[in-house]
Amino acid sequence: MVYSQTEENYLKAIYKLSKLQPKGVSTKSIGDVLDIKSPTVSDMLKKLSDKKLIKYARYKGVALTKDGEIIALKIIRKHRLWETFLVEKFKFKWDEVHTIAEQLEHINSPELVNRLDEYLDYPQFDPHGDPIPDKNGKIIQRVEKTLDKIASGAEAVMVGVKDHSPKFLKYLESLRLNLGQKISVINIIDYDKSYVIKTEDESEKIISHQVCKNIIVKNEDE
Amino acid sequence: MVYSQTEENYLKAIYKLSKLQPKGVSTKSIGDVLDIKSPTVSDMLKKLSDKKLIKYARYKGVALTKDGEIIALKIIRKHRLWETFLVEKFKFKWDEVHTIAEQLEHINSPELVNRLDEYLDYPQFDPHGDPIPDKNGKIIQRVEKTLDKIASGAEAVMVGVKDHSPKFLKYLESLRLNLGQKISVINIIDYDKSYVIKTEDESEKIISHQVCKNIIVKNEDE
DNA sequence: CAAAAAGATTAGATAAGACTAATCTTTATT
DNA sequence: AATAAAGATTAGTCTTATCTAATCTTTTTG
Repeated sequence: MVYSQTEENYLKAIYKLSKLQPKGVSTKSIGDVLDIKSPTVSDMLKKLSDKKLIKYARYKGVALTKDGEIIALKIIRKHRLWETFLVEKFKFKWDEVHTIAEQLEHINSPELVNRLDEYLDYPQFDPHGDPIPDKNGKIIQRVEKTLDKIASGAEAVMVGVKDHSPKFLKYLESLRLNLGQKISVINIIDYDKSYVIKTEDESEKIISHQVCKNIIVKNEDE
Repeated sequence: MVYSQTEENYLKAIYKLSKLQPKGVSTKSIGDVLDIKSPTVSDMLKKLSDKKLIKYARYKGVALTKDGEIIALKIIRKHRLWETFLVEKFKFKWDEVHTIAEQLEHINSPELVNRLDEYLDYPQFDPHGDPIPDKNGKIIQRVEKTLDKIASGAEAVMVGVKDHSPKFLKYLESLRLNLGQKISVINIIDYDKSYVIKTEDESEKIISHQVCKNIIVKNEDE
């Protein structure tokens, strides 16, 4: 079965929101992320429900069915593979690839996805550190620990970002904060929870609590 | 300005048809190639005319304006670059790339096209031998001489195909007739204008007049 | 050159996906 | 718990791109 780009975008949005709203995704939140008014969302939910892609009851939150999730994961797989491609092969910066991948993710050709995956040597993470679902829709589920959970004196490795906006990504770039970077927390400023950190190049930086909350880290040994 | 995929497809179709119908492209022929009924085409022609992309007068044929031609050439450029990419980098066969490129040609990102062009080292021809418009919309105009115009005893080099159908391309593949191949015309059968040809591997083959008309050739020295 | 055929257009309808305004449900607040 | 606020849905409208049926123009043909 082939679905419209619009339908695919709804399924992707519901998939992502369901991780934040496990009890059921609200109509409003879908409208917010897709920038669509809620009556339009209501209509579409009925349509997706008729197609058995979501479980939907009026005034209750929605959730993907197995079929819906399979489609959502295919779109996310394509998005992340294309982002990886654009950065690795075409030398785009990590803040430039999202909008292009938003288009490329809707290209419908299973064989193209296979070749893309092969060409990139089956990557597991995209340029923002997000896990790429495999051919069977299997996706690595990470506990998303963020830098603001790391205590003063401790160390962690940056493995992802929660905010994908070009503004945030460019700011990290300017701080030379990249994925894989080891970060030592030197001090946490009591007044506003700003972090004084040291990176591998030995330079000290101060970043706001807001920034810390958008940097995903893991312990060095994991 | 951004145009819908539908509008882009009409402009591309009109561009190609205008090479065959230089006095003006008919509504019917547009409908035929896009598989759309003529009333729909009529409506769209009015719309494209309002946007100054075509010159249109009721019951007369249409032609692209300069603006319309620029857009058509951009789409054709993207289509042919993507086809080249798919064959050269992803190892698709030449009969497999058309439908995928029909989707990829609508991806809207000028920078992506530049990087693609660069990644392929600025190719001038696609896998079917069709010329690729450059960044400025400049396209090599070939005199399309076909094999059926070559006399018995003469030689020519295969540089393109007129029929892009998978069926035809697969047939050529099975005959090991590829672009760049030198073809010697051994004999032309009087009865039905079939061609007895010899290729570089010294094998003799018989191909129908119909096939000859769809093989574009040039003289060896050109 | 008149009639028939082919082609083009107009008129009216439909589906997808969006909107606003109004109403109904659920949740939050005093 | 009653009421206000937030959220969801329904009803009705719009645009884009498509269709069929009917009509109008142009071209071809006997």
